[in-house]
Amino acid sequence: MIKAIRGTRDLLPPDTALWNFVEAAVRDVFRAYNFQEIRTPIFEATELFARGVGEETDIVAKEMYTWHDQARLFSDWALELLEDVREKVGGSHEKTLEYLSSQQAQIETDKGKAQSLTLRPEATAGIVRAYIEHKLGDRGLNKLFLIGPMFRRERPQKGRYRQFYQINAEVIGPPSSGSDSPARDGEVLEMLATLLDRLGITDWNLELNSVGCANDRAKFNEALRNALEPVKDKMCADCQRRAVTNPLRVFDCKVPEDQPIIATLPRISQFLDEPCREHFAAVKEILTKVGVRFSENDRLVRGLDYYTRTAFEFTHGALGAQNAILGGGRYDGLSEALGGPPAPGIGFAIGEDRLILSLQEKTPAESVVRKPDVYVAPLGAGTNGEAARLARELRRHDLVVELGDENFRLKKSFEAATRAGAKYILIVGENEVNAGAFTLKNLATGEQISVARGELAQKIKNG
RNA sequence: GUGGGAGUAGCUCAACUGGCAGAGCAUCGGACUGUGGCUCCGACGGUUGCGGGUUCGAUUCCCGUCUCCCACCCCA
Repeated sequence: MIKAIRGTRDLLPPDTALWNFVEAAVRDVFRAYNFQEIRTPIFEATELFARGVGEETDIVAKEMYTWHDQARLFSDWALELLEDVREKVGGSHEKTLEYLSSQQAQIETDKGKAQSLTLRPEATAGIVRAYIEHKLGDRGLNKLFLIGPMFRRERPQKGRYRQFYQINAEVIGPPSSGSDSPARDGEVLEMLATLLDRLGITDWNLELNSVGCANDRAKFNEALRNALEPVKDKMCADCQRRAVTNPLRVFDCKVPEDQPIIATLPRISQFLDEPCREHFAAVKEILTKVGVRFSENDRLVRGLDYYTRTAFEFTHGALGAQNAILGGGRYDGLSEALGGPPAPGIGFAIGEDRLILSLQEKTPAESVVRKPDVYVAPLGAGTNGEAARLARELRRHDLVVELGDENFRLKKSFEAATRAGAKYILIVGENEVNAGAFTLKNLATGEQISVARGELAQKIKNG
């Protein structure tokens, strides 16, 4: 049997109804804040992510699905080559080696022409690429959202898949459009709080930090390395490794014995320059004013290199180790890193799979499925046509209609209607067709009446 | 990538120390030819994840492999 490959999965009814429910709510809320949809390709040039997300991040270093666009060409080459060698190996070896060298050189040349492509591991790089490519800065401030699959080659576990879905939103524009204003940070965070509340997810926690600008971070990293040097030998193996490779990550450590040491380390908050400090203070002031609760966490660090200043995470208890339901922040230098104009921005990514997980306790998928209003049951040879005509009329009145088959015995039609969760069953038998009035039965109350064709839709709608 | 747990019917799970692979639910048919949910009877459903080994005999023991779950790592 051919199965879905590791880390991917099928989303089936009725669960898909919950996904649609979430996405409808998202679109509704985003519209109120004047966000508009953007759809970018699912694969991009590898270089985009290398430069945008950062060569040294885990995502780029070991989690991307990357291939050469002409991989098939190469395998064809290899097969031909083997065949040729098989033929020629009968002659002198020197000639064979010579032949191999010339073919290898040809492959190297072709490989240079093949483009390295990558399935997108996140959305922001592609959106900023589109912003630069289409000069969206000329429109002023852009408020964009994107819903779609992302791909990372990690070991799957609860709430983590190799193909997973993100709901992204970005506010980006030239500095003159106010894209770097703390007002935008405040608006985005308030929108998220509104969205989660709207979905009925109340027990979320917003953790907020400022990671400063590039200069701040360089100074901070330096100070951190110096502070870790004398104490790192007393820390856990992971921290000893982090102290060298990525000192910021030491703050992620959960080992209890290390906490007293971590508590003494310098914090990014002490290294923010004046503009960054003011920006952060302004964001917090707005949140307080609009009544969005948050907790400051100067240990919050993000895994992508492009983040500057505001960084945040919404967590939820019911998700196990993957407790981050969404994360985001400001990325003021990203456009320039990709060769574009200055275009400060702030955005976030919601892990839709995890959002659904945390929703499922309170909102089962069945509760958002729209059940049929009526099951139309043809009865006896030659009634399928009349039943189809009635179903067509009722569907035009925006009713959800399930249609049976004339070969079903009436008992079977009733069972099918009950299983489908229909509210009514409409019997279309010889008696009804002759009379021009149809038997309509409420499956919950058992009430059964005869209704003329013209009044059916109204009767069903009014319950 | 590392460590631990688990894979038996569509679903939830049994099967003693190695001895004919089962039940409930679901599905289909009948009791009941135009009235569902309840009941009763019957049927369908399996290469026990896959591949090898030990054995007279393997769901059971051993090895390999795949997938899922949990944790690490990291992140959404």
